[in-house]
Amino acid sequence: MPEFKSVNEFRLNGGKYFVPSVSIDCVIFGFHDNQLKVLLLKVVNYHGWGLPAGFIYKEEDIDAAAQRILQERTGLHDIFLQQFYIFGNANRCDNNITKIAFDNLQIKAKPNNWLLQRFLTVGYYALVDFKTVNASHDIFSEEFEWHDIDCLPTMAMDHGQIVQQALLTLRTHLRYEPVGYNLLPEKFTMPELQKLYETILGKKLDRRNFQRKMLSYDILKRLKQRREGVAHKAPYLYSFDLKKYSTALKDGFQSAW
Amino acid sequence: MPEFKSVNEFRLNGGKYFVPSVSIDCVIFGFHDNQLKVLLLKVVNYHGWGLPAGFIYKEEDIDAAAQRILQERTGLHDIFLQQFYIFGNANRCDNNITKIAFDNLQIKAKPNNWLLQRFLTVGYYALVDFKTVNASHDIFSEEFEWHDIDCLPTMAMDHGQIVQQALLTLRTHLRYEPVGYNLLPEKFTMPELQKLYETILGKKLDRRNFQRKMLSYDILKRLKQRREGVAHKAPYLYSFDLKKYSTALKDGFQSAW
DNA sequence: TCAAAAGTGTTTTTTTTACACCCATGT
DNA sequence: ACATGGGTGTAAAAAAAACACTTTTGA
Repeated sequence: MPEFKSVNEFRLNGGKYFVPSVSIDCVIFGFHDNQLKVLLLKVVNYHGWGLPAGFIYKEEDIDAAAQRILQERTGLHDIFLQQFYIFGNANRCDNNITKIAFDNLQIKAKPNNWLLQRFLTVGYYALVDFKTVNASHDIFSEEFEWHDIDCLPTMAMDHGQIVQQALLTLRTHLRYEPVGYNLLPEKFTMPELQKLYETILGKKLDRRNFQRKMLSYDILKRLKQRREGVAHKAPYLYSFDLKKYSTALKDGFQSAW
Repeated sequence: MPEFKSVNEFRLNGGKYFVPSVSIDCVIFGFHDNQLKVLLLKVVNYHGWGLPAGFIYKEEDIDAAAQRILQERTGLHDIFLQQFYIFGNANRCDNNITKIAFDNLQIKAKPNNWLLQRFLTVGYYALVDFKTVNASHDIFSEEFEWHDIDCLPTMAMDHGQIVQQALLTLRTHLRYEPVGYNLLPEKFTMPELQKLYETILGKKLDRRNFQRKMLSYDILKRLKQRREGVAHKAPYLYSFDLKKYSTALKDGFQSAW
């Protein structure tokens, strides 16, 4: 895999290594302080926020490319990652990041520069444990930051729309398959799990019914331990029964909320 | 839009008009004789069956490209069409149709020929009224044919897998949104609608419960007419209340089977 | 001692499932 | 007249929704 010394070298000469005209955009969800968050980055020589993105090597499976891009950005391996949509409007790249960066830097790139073409982008969403992410700068980005899902900054191109679509997809998946293993630390309480569901769905749920339904899925283990040092009554800790969780993920379950 | 005189001219020179490395594959579902069917084509200079496919013009939205491709193939406008997955394994084009055709015809194309590259393909599924389709030959295909969903011929590349994925998607959508308007003629009977559901789901449903649930969605109008000239008791004809149908399609509905 | 969060169980309502009888039609 | 498919309703079971009291703990 080639190494690039600078973002501009990449922008000028990266084209020969990648599948042309297709990018990957990652919506990385994390959960912290009872809030669903998205990892955004500030792009160099550009004024706004964007999604962590990348390209597909010519001999690389797209799922592998998405995993690689995620790993480069978060340091995590084996992330839960799912393709959810391909965005392919003709005009989505009219104000693309590279074009604006070139303008800002007064670089005159050839019009056939690979990054100045119209791109389709494959949207992937990732679920990660907020605390174990070690978001790292790379040559493309100045700054990484978690943003609350319902308080996003203005974003580049159609990235705002991509986040919304990812959230909709996640919300749908929540109904038919287990979610949580990838977003929560190993041990968590039932109220914490509920808060996760509530922020994804964007609505309050009944505490008792939630617990009953969650337990009926038979993917949780209640531990002997309770969460200590908290105000009020100490809640039990749970963890996922990974085997049953995987089965449920594969087979799905029927439900409504 | 350019016109090509022959498939080989297209294969050799078509590249400059299209987004490189991305194709569109269409899984066209129809319903006839109580069977769910898929429209397949036999490709010229190739030994097997494939999905109707096409490419995206450089200035064209992908959804528009899919609509155009469908229209070229079926003669139908405003088809129900939905993107469902992007297939991007690196090796999916190892035995691609063009390569084999070139070999068969002993054409020596340049290795950088646009069609000999690795392609990603965007899968769309379409629901069409079997009877109004007028599948037309074009320069790429020798023969169009409807195939029963559970009796498909050996297919090119990963097209078999693409059909299965489309079917799975349709099966899922069936649970959460109305299906039928696009697959059935304007007037149809409840047993016909049920047969459609049964073939998509691949299982028998209870007649009485099916009717109750279907009516509860409040998207059907029962007509005064009955189907005439059939053996046994004449069933009522129904048609969809298009306004309510559209609303339901947008909002979805919750359900299980 | 009290406010705030957590644990638990019961009742009501809704949805789903299972199931049976009568009706119309062509053979 | 009868076999076949179509129309309809009801009772039982399961799932979801609504709801209240008790326990624990730190402030």
